[in-house]
Amino acid sequence: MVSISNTSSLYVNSPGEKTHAPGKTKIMTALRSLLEDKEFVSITTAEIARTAGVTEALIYKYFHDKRDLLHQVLAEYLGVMIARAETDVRGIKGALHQLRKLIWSHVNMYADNRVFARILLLEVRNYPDYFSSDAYQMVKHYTNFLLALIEKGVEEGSIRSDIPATAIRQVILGAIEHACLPGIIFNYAIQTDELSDQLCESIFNGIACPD
Amino acid sequence: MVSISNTSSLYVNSPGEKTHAPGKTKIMTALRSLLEDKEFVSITTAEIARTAGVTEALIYKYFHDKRDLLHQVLAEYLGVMIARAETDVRGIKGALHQLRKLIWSHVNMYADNRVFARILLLEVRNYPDYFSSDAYQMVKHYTNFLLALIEKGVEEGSIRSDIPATAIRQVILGAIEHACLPGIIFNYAIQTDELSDQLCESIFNGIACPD
Amino acid sequence: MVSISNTSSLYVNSPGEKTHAPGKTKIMTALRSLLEDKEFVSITTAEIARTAGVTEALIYKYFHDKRDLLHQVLAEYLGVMIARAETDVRGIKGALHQLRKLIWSHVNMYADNRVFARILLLEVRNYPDYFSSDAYQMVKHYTNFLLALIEKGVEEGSIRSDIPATAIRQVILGAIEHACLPGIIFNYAIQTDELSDQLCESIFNGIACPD
Amino acid sequence: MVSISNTSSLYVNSPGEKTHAPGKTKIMTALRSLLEDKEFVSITTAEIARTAGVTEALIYKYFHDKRDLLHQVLAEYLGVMIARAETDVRGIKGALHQLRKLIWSHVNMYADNRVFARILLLEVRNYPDYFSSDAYQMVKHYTNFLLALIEKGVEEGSIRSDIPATAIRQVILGAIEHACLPGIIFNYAIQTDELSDQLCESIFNGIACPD
DNA sequence: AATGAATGAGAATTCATTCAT
DNA sequence: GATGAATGAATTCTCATTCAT
Repeated sequence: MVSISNTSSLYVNSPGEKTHAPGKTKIMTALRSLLEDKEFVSITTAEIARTAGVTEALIYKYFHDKRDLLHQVLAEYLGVMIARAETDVRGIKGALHQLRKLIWSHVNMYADNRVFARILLLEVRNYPDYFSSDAYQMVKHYTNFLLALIEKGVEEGSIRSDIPATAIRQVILGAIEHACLPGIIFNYAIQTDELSDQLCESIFNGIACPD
Repeated sequence: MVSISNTSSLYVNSPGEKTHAPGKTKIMTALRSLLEDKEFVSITTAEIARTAGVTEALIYKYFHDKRDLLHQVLAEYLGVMIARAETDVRGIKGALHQLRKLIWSHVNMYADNRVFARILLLEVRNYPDYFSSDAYQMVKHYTNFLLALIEKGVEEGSIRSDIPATAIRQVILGAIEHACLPGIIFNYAIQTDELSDQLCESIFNGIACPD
Repeated sequence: MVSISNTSSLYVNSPGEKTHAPGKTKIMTALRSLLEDKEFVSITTAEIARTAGVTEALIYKYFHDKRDLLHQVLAEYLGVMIARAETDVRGIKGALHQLRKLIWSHVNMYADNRVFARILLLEVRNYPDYFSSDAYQMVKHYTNFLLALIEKGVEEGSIRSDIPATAIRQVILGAIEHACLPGIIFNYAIQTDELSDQLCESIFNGIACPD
Repeated sequence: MVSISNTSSLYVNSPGEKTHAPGKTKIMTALRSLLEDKEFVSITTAEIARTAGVTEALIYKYFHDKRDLLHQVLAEYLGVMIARAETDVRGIKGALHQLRKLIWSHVNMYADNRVFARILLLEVRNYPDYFSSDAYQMVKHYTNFLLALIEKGVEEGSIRSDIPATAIRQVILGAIEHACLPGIIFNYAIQTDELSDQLCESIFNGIACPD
């Protein structure tokens, strides 16, 4: 269980990524750290700068505005998430088993990275410029990856073909969200193994072909 | 299914009672209406006043501050909720059946009044002065009512006596919250009947005495 | 030592005055009472009304504005002061002895009525509309009375004629003020007898004719 | 007689020291200048900013709030006062002669710097956060310096040892205040030499040992 | 004689953002 | 690569005052 804390840099988790300028890193780390305790709107740029040990102006060297900073922090998490997801399903036979692993991996990501989950599920959605951000592109990349898995399952004959693959994807993502959200909001611990098992049971019940 | 929309006045102000101080009503209605679309923190007093068609200063004639306004809006909803709850369980025999009805009534209240649910579950909790508000007193009144029902069930022998009644109450309220929250946050429709059935099934499983 | 407290009505001291409407009296009494503890600028009309047990609007029935209220409260005190002064010097022989009594009376008025002293010495002077108020007319009446006394002394030959009577008046008033002010500001007790003796000694030294 | 007018910069900012942050200086100068004519409470931040030729927001970059600005202005004056006091007593033989000089220096400071005197004697005392300000620390530093002088006098045998040194200090400071206050409030000129002579005469009468 | 309802102007303070260096 | 100085627009809240009833 490798978490992305605000103290560890993310490079550990995303070795392929280019190293940021130290100032930029400090700023992103500062925001991550602040997001542990309060919501984005009530974090000020002054606070971020102070926490990072840089000046406010530097934020605007590296980020277009405060929300862009949030999006880049999110993107970093998403990079990790995608890399893990793609690794996690390798060496597993059968689309349904891969799907199970992916769901586990997704839940686990939320369980280990509250800040990430909160950004993705709560902070970012209401504001339209999110949908033109890089982060949003990465989310699309991820969901495409999930979609491809589902389609492979359909081809294989392990997933029902009478429901559109995109609808199945919707169910899966909705279910994960639904299950993790209260824990994220009220700071419960999320029991990855247990929760993802339950999820798979109820999801697979509806989408899998009986063998 | 009688909802408390922002256009209909709340029962509290309904005919029979002297509906004086139109300004106060307009302000509360305005806030309810704005809460449909955005969260409390990002609603400004200027916006509330504009929507209500009054001046900002008037807000402070009737409410101690912006959060007091929120609390009074919440209190109005709670008044309705409590009145309904107390009516709804009447004429029902057996604590467990009453409890089932109360759960239904609670879920139904959330289903019909998103704004209410959002205030109660998301807006109000983090701010300490909520806990000294009238609204909080009403919540306590409501949860006491629920507790009494549980205790009656214990006396009757229909609810287990080996779990403290207060713990049972906690489970019930937690379960309702857990089940309704995603719908409230993401604006899904909440299917009252279906959802409350599921809730009762899993809750009663744990708390009811086998007959 | 008869003080004008905020509880006793002033009529006791100024029997000839017409009785105010009860609301008006309540308002003036309220302001007097509030002035015991805080300065005029930081007393709000809402506070005055609340203390008086009337509505804010009523203030504007009886007073042109907040400062007018202050001026009328001051005028009431001045009425008492003038009445006393005129009484106090009666039955005393010799202008210099009358003057001594008047100084005593003046100091005594400050000693017993902090609120009065504060209004007169600290609150009203900076604001120009004071100088067109009735209160200011009363002050002029009082200082004319003092001037007349001095002139009588000059005529009598007990007060020097080589200094203009108005200059002498200036010295007397300045000295009283000078002596009482610290007590008024820092809430020392003012020892009327002792203080007025000292004042007379130093003043008379300069203005009296040697006999 | 070097006065600290609002046009001359204070020593603190004088050549030699790096006079950076012109905005901060402009704001402090602006407040000093406004305090010549009106009291602190009736000076608005907007007015200060306008006078300084900066925006209101800048005030809050350099000062915690409006009162902190006042305290920093006061502290600047106190810096000068302390420096002068410590210089002024040097080269003087005998604690009593030093004390006489210190009293003169103190009165002179008030005489030359009305604004300073007004802040110290009238504006800051009522507000509790003054007592946790740097300015208050400097006042304590100054009064400790005075106390040390008195104690030296006691040791020397030139000041009575049967009155506690702190009580003597109280008398001295009270007397200075008492003597200067009317002039400060009503804008009389303070005659430093004459006034400090009088003060010393009456004070020394009570505290000095007959030789 | 008194009130309830409402207001306009302005108060201090906050915050994301810009720009010359 | 980073900063110090400065800002404009907004935010919550206050207060003396008015007016129809």
